[in-house]
Amino acid sequence: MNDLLKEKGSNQSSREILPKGVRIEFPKKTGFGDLASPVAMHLASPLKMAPRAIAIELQSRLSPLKEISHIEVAGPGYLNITFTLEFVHECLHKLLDADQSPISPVSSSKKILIEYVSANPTGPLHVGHGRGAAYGNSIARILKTLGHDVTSEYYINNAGNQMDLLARSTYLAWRDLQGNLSDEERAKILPDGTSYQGAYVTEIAREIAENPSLLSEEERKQALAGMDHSSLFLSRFSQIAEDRIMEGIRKDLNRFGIEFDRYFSEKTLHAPDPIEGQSSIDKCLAEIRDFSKSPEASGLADIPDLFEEDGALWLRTSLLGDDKDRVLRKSDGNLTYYAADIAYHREKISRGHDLFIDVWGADHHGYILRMQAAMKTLNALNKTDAELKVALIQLVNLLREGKPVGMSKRSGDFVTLSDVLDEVGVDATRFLYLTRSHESSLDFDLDLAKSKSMDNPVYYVQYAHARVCNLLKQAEIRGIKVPSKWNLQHLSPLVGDDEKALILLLDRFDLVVSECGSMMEVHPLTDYLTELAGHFHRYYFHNRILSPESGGEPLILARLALSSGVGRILRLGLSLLGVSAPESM
RNA sequence: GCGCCCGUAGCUCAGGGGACAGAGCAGCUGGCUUCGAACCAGCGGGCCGGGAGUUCAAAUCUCUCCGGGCGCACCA
Repeated sequence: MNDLLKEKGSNQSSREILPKGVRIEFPKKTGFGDLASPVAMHLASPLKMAPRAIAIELQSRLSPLKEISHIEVAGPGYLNITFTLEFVHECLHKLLDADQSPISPVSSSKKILIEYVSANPTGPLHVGHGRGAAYGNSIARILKTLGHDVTSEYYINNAGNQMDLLARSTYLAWRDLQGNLSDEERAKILPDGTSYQGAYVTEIAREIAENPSLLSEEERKQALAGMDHSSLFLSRFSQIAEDRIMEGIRKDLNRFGIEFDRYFSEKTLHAPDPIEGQSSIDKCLAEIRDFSKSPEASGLADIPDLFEEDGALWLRTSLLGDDKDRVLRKSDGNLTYYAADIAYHREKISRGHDLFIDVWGADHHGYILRMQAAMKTLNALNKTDAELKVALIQLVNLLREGKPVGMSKRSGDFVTLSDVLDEVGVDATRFLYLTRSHESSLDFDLDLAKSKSMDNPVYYVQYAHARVCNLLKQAEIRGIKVPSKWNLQHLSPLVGDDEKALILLLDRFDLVVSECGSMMEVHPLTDYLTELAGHFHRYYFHNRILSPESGGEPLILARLALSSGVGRILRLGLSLLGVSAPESM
């Protein structure tokens, strides 16, 4: 439908005037036609004509189209277009064709790598991670159905201080299990006194204590001897804790309907190559250094280069508007997290993607610019043109009885994703996360989600789907033969205004999904499905589908056709959200 | 102090130049002898944070002020 308008609109030799194309609206109120456009108003000034005169001109040119039953010029110059029933029936007919996807693929498919969740393996996933998980996964599903080549990945931050702290916390818990630990020894294990205190730490410690095969004889001896002697055993504790925690994270994700194509370990970036002896990060930094010095690079203006100052290694990110340049290797010789991240993106580029989508928590806001800057350098030296889009997921405010719940992982006072799934359920949790734009913070009230779960919009949508399934089942029970393939004749009894509106709403699905893809937002789809479910509930209530007052079997069949069209779109839409479409509830 | 996001119905939020500003929840009223009432019909509720500007047209764009969130390390 939009194509149709666009084609005709551009015949007005006004393509330059309307660079964004013809604006189309779906009127909210009845009486403004099926489609409305304020084009005439937009053309008024450049054409130096009165809006209404232009509208009338457009009206006369568009009305001969066979798809259009009539066009009205309304208000200051609106074009209100009404479609013919035949055209509307054709739309539905297409939607019912099982061989054809209701979603039209994008014109140019991209090779996309989406990285999301990527929670540190220092504890179970909490509600904040859940939001990023639901968002990233749905975006991935949407982009995939739009015809992109999508790979999903989880980056495991298993190197650095956080992991060291986890290892020490686990070790401390393990020592506590062995009994009488002096304060002095305690202070040696955790010099600044902070530690991870969640129950999962004690559990891991207990497992280590109870399962002799986890530690070698030598490691156990050293560990019992304490920190003074050698703390090499800490890396064992670290590894065991990471394994257990990642196992739990995978389980949670799996339960949440999420599988990654790949888990990428940060450690592998630090590990020296067995042959060359250099780690990926070292190699990447050397590459950038060489490139920065090359004559090729000196010709390029705004590519951040690598330089040394005050004994540290820097990337000149200020070239691209960053407040200051950023350190890659500290003067004490240690690498920063930034360096590892650059090496990671370097690795991603080598896999030949056009677009990277990184889904990060809102607290990484300040990190975007420097990552974009690094991408520029990496692209220049690899002669690639990969784009990085960062989706910042705003905070989830977890509430209980309307009061905020603390979520500090170290104090152990936080609610895990799996707790929420137990309480609220997978479908409701996913849907709830996706009802809001990821750019605004979300209040997640546990008691509300629990106690009012039957009022949750997800059930409203799922119930509409269950109703469709039930109708088809009932039809079968009543001996009504539902054709496996629908033709236009079947649909011709659909003449009611509500039926026409419902079909046009179904037809909009395609547009909504493609909008979600280009905007990188999921909530338009959630909204749409709620609206569609509402339309169907109303239609169902006001029309006896299997026993109409008149019209007989042809009308029954036509209405069943429409209902199964609704069912198909609901099912497809829900699957994009990762929410189930039950046949009965 | 600087940067980003946000301020719309009692609450949580859509709408991001166009026709009388929408939805869900909460509140009130009504509807099950029918293919499922997890539903439907109706009512009330708004200086779209304040002010100024751009425009034929501003909740939407610009500026400014006020209020809230987040970020600004040789941390991860």
